[in-house]
Amino acid sequence: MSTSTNQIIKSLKKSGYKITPQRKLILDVLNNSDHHLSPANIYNKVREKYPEIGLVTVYRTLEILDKAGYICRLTLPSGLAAYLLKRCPSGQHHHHLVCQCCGKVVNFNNCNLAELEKEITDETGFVISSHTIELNGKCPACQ
Amino acid sequence: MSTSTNQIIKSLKKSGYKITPQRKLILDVLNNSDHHLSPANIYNKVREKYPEIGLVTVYRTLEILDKAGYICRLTLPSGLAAYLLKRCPSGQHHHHLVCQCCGKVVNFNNCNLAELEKEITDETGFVISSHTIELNGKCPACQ
DNA sequence: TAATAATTGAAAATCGTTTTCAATTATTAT
DNA sequence: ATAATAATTGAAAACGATTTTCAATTATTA
Ligand SMILES: [Mn+2]
Ligand SMILES: [Mn+2]
Ligand SMILES: [Zn+2]
Ligand SMILES: [Zn+2]
Repeated sequence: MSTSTNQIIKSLKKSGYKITPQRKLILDVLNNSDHHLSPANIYNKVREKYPEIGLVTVYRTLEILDKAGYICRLTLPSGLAAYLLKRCPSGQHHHHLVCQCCGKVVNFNNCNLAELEKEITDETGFVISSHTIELNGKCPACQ
Repeated sequence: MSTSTNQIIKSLKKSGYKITPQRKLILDVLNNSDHHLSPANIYNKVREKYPEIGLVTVYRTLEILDKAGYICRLTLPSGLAAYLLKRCPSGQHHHHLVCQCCGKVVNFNNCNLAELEKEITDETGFVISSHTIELNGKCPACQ
């Protein structure tokens, strides 16, 4: 179990959650991936080491991790969910650069939308409270 | 039936689709809304004038309109689909400014991400082929 | 008007996700 | 260590949006 996984486990315990092998393994799978993973992907990975796990436990754990802010939930264009461990300093927001070919995800946080948001507010009268950006492309390995 | 609806209907006919009252009514509903609408929303609106319509016809028509480029499909954070008639010059891409309160959607197209994309390409080696932005906020009426 | 091929709507199927519930397990207090 | 507890688990059923199937209907064309 990696340091990163361990730290999150400790924080969860402080928040009153029990430490179970299922939760540790789910976190490990997330930690060992630089791709976004669907609940089913995670389920299958965990089953390699812990065949008794139920898919429903994966869903429940992901919900906890998401609410606690340790993972990002993406909604793919198909409408399916996918998750990714957050790896940027907490408090900072970030966005995703996604390889259309292999699914690799890289975070970035220099989004600099302040200027655009001001323009839009001036034009439309909307008060803007948040934004999402997603850049789609091909990673070096896939080019 | 509005001009806008009529034009799209004509284009569809040229592409080999039949003109049916269901398709006309679905287009009218889209044309009369400045909010994104779910398939069920559209179904209910159309039923007011044409109670025999089936929800499945709404899904099928939306798929045609989406593929033909007349409407935008949003995937809401919940994973549900919502649709909106495109109102910007074709060929231009655009993005959405969404009121979190009432759902009103306004398009904008001055997204100016070229600089950011260049930075990211330099940093990561990704070749960027497209992007999405969504600005969330409150419209003047909802503030 | 007749022939045709596309379109329609009801019903069933699909599929990701959520709920229910009884059994199990991690934690805490003894 | 043991017992008491409350949380967690997994199987199964339920759910809800979307898709598929198929026979009947309709718009179009000849
Ligand atoms: Mn992220
Ligand atoms: Mn749009
Ligand atoms: Zn790639
Ligand atoms: Zn509003």
